[in-house]
Amino acid sequence: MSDLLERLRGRGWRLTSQRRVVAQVLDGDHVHLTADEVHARAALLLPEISRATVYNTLGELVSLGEVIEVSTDGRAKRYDPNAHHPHQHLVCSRCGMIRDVHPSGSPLTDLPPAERFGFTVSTVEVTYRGLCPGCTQTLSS
Amino acid sequence: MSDLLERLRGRGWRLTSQRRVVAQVLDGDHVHLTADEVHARAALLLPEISRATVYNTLGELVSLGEVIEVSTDGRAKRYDPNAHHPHQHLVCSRCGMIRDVHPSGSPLTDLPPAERFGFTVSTVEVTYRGLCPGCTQTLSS
DNA sequence: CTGTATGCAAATCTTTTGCAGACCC
DNA sequence: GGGTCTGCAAAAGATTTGCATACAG
Repeated sequence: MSDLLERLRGRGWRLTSQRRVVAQVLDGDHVHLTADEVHARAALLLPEISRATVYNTLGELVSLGEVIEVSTDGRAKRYDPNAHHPHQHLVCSRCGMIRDVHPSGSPLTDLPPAERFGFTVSTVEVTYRGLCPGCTQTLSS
Repeated sequence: MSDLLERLRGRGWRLTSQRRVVAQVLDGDHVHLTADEVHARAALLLPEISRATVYNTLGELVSLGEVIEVSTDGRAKRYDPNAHHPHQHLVCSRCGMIRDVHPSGSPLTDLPPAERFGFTVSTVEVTYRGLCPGCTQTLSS
């Protein structure tokens, strides 16, 4: 059922009911929830789960590399469990909505060593910002 | 002296002493200050300037396209006045430090219309994340 | 058992807002 | 002079923290 849970189990992650529901809620494609949304959905399955635990768990999943954190400019961060299929994001500057995109063209060139200034680069993110269809319409009417 | 101020004047921007010091503080290359840092430096030149005014002014400069806002993951956003020379950012995941980079092979392919899902795309950002030299050392020692 | 995870509430940090008074054009 | 900009202080979010208790392994 849950790929995410499966992988976590395999990595020896200590499993509690709270962690299980967080993983369940996040599992799937094109899921981009805020911490608060994760908490709300998790609470439907496990009413007593606390926000702090949701934040802790999300932070851990991000550290483990199982979930990607997407900043949406001022608004709350969103969490994307689709960490194992490289993709980029389209972010609406007005409502924060996110869509996954997989530009067919040139895959992201790594930063040449000469340009790294001593940094240890671990990820490259490409974010396309603009207005989603709904917000484009709202603003032009 | 200040290119930024020069351009703003040319655009008919209403000029007050507060706005002047904010523009002065931001002017230059490789400047990536947080709103709070801008406030602190501005306050050295004009002690009574308020945080609210700094936020207002920064927001306006971003709207005008004279300054770029860089998200640094949880930490406070940073403001980059170098908006007229396209470049990308290297961001340290630990301390939030930012460096400008200009990858030679332009990876900046526009998103093909078929991939836009009805979005009106206005900007493309590429962010390289990792650890800066200082943090790399701290963590390995 | 033992160490880690959880819940709660309060704290922190960043940014926004409302409003009366000040000041640029 | 009129409309915009400021400062202040308080509010609003989002996320983190401290600590006693509960629970997985």
